[in-house]
Amino acid sequence: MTEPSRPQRGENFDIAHRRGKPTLRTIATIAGLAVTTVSRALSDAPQISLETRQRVHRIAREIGYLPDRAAQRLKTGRTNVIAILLDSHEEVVGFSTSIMYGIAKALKETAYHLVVAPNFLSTTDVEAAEYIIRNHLADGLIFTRTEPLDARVRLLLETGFPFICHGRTEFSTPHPYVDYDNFTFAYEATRRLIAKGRRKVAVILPPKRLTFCQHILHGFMTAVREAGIAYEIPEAIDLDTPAGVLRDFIRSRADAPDAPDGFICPGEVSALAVISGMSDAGRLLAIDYDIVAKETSRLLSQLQPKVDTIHEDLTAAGEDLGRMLLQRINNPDAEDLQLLLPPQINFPVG
Amino acid sequence: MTEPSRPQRGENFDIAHRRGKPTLRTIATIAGLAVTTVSRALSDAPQISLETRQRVHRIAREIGYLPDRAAQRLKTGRTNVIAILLDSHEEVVGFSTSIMYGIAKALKETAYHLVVAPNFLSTTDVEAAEYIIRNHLADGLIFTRTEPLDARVRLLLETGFPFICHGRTEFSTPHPYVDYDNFTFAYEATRRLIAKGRRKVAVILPPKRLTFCQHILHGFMTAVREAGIAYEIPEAIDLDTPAGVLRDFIRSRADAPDAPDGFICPGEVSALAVISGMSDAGRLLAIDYDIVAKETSRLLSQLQPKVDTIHEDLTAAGEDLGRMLLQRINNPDAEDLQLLLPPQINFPVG
DNA sequence: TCAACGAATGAAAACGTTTTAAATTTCTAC
DNA sequence: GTAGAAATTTAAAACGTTTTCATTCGTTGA
Repeated sequence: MTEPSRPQRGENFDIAHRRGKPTLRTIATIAGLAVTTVSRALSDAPQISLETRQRVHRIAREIGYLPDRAAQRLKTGRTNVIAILLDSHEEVVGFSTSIMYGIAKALKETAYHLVVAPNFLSTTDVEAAEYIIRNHLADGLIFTRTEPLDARVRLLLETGFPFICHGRTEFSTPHPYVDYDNFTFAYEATRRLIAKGRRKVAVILPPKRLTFCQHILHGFMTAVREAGIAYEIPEAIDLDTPAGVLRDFIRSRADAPDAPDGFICPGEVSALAVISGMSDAGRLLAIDYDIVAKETSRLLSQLQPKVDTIHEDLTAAGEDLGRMLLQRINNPDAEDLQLLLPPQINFPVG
Repeated sequence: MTEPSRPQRGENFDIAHRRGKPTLRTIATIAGLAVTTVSRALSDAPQISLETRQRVHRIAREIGYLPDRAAQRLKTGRTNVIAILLDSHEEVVGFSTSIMYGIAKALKETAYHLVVAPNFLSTTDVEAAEYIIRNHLADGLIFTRTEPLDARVRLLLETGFPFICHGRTEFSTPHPYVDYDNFTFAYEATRRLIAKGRRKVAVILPPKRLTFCQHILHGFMTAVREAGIAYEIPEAIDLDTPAGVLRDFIRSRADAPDAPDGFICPGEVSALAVISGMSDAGRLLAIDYDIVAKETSRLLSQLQPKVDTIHEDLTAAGEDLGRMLLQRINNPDAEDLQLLLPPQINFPVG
C-alpha cells in the first residue's frame, strides 16, 4: 500500500475531469459515422444495420463511453430520478433506511437514481411534493405513512404526476400503492394472545390520522369479537408516543385494576417500552402477560426470544415500490400496480 | 374535501408539464432584454445595473421561474448533487437516516440535492465510488465507517474528487472529515464505571478494520491503566455481531469465573444485547453490574434510565458533513475541514 | 434506361443555460 | 462638441444529446 499522490491544489475537478471525456462525437469520429447514427446505433434502432450497431457498441465499450445524463435530461425532459419524501417522523428504527435499500435495489440495473427529497424540513410534505412537481426534479415520487384523504395523493392525482405510496388511501380514484396487510397482522396477533389464554388484550394503535390505524383496529376488533374476549384501546398514547412516556403509561396502567395481560405492539420501540413498563410494575413477560410485536428489523427476536413477532419486510416493500413506480412511469395506463404484502408470522413453537 | 379529478390516462407527464414552463427567454421577452442579460441579472452580476437586476428578479418571481437544472448542469459541468454511499452494513438503528437528515438540512438552502448512491449493492464501496467519479454523477461524495487505509479515500485523494467522510484515516495526506471523539467517549465511559466501584471492565469493540476501533481501545486502555483496574476485551464478538449471538456470548461469559461487572457498549443494540444476556444469567443492572452505552437515538435513555449514556449526535454530524463538503467543492484549497465532535455525557445524578 | 423504392446514413435544429467577445449607450474630461 | 473611458447590454457559440427531415445508394420493376 502506498500513499496516494497529492492532487494539484486548487485544480477544478469539473474542468479537469471534462477534457478527454468521450462523447457521441468521439465515437462518431472513430467510426467515421455521423453523431446521429451513433446515437441510434447505441439505442439499437432497427434502421441501423446490424453490423454498424455492433461496431458502434464495441467502440463505445472500448473507449469507456457513458452517456451524459444532463444532456439526455435536457433533451428528453426525463430526469431519470426517483425521489423519496423522507418523513419528518423518522425516529423509527431503520424504517426508511430499509425502504430505501429496497428501492435502490429495484433501481440498480436501470438508468434511475434515488434522491432524497430536499427541503423536507420545516415545510409540509405537500409542499415538498409540490416543489418536486413544479421543478420537475424527478420522474416519480415515493412516500410513506398515508392518510385516508392524503393531501399528497390528492395533489399527485390531480397533476397526473407518477407516484406510488407505502400505504393505502380512501380516494375513489385507484392509484399505485404497496401496503402491508395490517388487518391480518392485528387479527393473527390478537388470536395468538387469545390462544395463549390471555383474558384481556390491548393494542397500541398508530396515530389516528394514518390509514393503517383503521386496518389494525379492524383486525383487532374482528378477533376480539370472534372470541368474545375483553379488550382495551388506550387513547392517551399511540405508536408515535415517545418511548419514555409510553413506558410510564404502561407501568401505571399495570398497577390499576383490570389491567390487560396481552399487548399488540405494531412497532419494535413500543414493544420494548411495554416490556420496560411492565417490568417496572413487577410483571414478568410470558408469565404475567404476553406480547405480539411487529418487527421490521431482526432486533426484537434476537433480544427477546419470548416475544411472539410478526415480521414486516420493508426492504421487500421498497423493492416493490421501486419496481412498480418504474412501471407506472413507463406506462401511465399500467394496471395492477397495487400490492398487499402478507405478514410473516414467526411464533416460536411451544 | 373533494375527490381529485382523474387525469387523462396515458398522458405523458413530461410533455404536458413542459409546455408553458417559463425559461430565461420568457423573462427576456417580458422584460424586453436579451437572454444573456437576464441570466446575468439573476446571478446578480455586478455589471448589470441595479435597476435591471431588481426588475428581472421581480418578473422571475411573478411568473414562477425556476432554472432548469439539466441545462445548468450540461453547461457548467456541475451536477449540484451530493452523493452518499450507503453502507451495506446498515442494520444499525437509524444510523444513516440521522446522518442523511443532517446532510439534507445543510443542503436545504443551497442548489444541491442529496442522492443515495446507486448500485451500492453486491459491489464494493470502492467500485461504487469509482462509478460515481467516472460518470461524474455528483460533485462530491460522503461516506462513513472509514478504515485506516481506506480504499475509497485513497481513490478519491488520487483523483482529486471532492469528498468528506465520517471517520478518520491514517493517510499522511490530510483530507476533510467529521468524526466523533471516540477516545474521550471510551475514556469517560471507563472512568464512570470505575467511579461506580466496578472491579473489572469490558469493552465491546467495533470491527478491527475500522479506524475508530483503535480510538475506543485507546481511550479504554488509558483509563484502565490510570486506575490500574482489571479489564477484558472479548475477541469473539464485536459491534457488528448479531444481537442474538452477542447476547448468548454475554450470558455464558457471565456464568464463567472472573466475569466483568462493567461494560462499555459503543452502540445501542449491543447495550440491549448485553442487558438481555446478563439478565439471562440472572444478573441485575445497576446492582450486579453497570453499563455505559453510546446512544445515537433517544431510545436507550427512554427505555433504560439506569444505563449511563454518552450521546453521539449523528444529525449534527450530517449537517457538518454537508456544510464542509460544500466548502471543499467551492474552494479546493479550503483549510480546516476537519472536525472532531465532542461526546455529550449524560450521566444521571446519583 | 429510368422512375420508384427501401435501406441506411447524415445534416441540422433544438432542449435551456452560461460565457466569450463584441456592441451599444452613457458618462467624463477636455 | 467630441474623444475616450466606463457602464451596460447583446449576439452567438457551446455543452451533449435526441429527433425531424432530408439525402445517398443500391435494387427492383417496367
